[in-house]
Amino acid sequence: MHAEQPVRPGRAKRLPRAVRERQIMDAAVDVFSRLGFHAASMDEISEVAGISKPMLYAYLGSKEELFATCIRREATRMMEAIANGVEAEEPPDVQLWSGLRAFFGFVGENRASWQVLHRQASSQGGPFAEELADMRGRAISLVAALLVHSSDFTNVPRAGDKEAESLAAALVGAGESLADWWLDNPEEPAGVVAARLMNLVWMGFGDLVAGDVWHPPSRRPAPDQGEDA
Amino acid sequence: MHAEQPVRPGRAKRLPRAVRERQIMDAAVDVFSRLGFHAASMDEISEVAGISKPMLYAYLGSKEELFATCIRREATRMMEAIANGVEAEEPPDVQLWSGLRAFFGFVGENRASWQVLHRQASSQGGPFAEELADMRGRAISLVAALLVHSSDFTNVPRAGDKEAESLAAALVGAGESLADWWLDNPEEPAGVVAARLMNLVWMGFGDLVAGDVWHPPSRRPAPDQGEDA
DNA sequence: AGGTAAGCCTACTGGCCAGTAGGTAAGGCG
DNA sequence: CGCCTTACCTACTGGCCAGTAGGCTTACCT
Repeated sequence: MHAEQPVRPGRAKRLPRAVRERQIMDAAVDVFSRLGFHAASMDEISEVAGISKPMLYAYLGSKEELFATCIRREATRMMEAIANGVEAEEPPDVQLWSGLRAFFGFVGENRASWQVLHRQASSQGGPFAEELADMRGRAISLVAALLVHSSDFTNVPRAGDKEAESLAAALVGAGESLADWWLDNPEEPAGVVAARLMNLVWMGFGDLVAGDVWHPPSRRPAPDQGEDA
Repeated sequence: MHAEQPVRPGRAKRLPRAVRERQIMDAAVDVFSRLGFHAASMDEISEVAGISKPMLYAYLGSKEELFATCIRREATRMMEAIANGVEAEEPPDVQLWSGLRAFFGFVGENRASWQVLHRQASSQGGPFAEELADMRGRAISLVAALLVHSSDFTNVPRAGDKEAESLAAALVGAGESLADWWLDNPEEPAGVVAARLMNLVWMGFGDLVAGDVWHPPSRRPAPDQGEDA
């Protein structure tokens, strides 16, 4: 992102609507993530976006609509990033591992998005929470399905839906919390953090303190960016 | 015609300061938990508390001070509940188990407190987040210490501080998330939910899908309420 | 009883901010 | 070249709400 015209001439350069909308959304995500929904003002968003307030209203509607749109956009981006990262044909543990890597990779490269999604959206009572809870619910369902599927691999009586769902909720929460912790301790690469969570949820403390760790089946390194654990 | 007891006589009965302060705090926790910090208005809190707004300011100071005080009070209550529940002389797994039971027990009986602590406090940028993050940090440190201590039980090289801390963050997050899930699916008793998380973090999915579960060493039932898993 | 202080109130101010009215430039196209 | 559509602006309004000024009332104490 390189510099704009350094001065604010009072009038912004004329741009097609789609481009402006993108700029505005980027500014909105930035401001919302820093200040939270209520403390963020439309004036500040418009200033960061480099345009005037009426443009905001003309393009994105009310403050609530704007926020909801931000959530939807960032949530979609994240879900897509994870979906792209998951290796769906692999056994359950590898699926989980690849999903975790994708998740932490996304968070690491999109901190503002993560702030908006995790901190802000969940705490506002409006339609946002719904929007967000919905996506979070889909993530949980996905993990729950993975868990149920895992137990099908074995001869164990298959876990109840409630049981799987609650475990999935715990896992998703662990991921969220660990992502937050990571933002405060960013010195470690995404892969290390992801591996740690993988070990926790797959092996459990009981095995970990006994020295047993999980590791991915050794194969050729992943095709895209190679973070090592 | 002598006066009945109308609901709001316009003037509240005279009460000693300490009692009023308690009432106000209870009302504040209630309103903050339902509406969040910003959407809650001092007018509504004073109405719920059954007194007028200037009393709020006279006793508890500004809105921010009031909120911070709420957080501190509820956080302290929760930490005490957990500290009382933990069986400190037992082996690590039993300590964790008793802590989890105490935690879910508290959440189940203090939903408003939990809402204020978990949802509201963390999302406001002010001194609250600090207050709350501080307590959360202490909880994480506690768990981290427990983990480090666990590995001392074995001959495994002891886990690094960072490693233990991040795992503790994940565990705390899992607990928080599961507590939220539980609020939406309240039909199960606290003990069952706690046991599920215990199994997840101690055994791991790997063992669980293979049919191995953790269970508490069978001893006399716990002295207080006996929830069975 | 009378003093006094603690508890309580009604009714206002002032600032902040979402949202709008009404007008100006700039690219496109006949 | 003039017209129109689209992008863009300055400058206001109106409501909500934190916080306050100033006054009333009841319990307790001597």
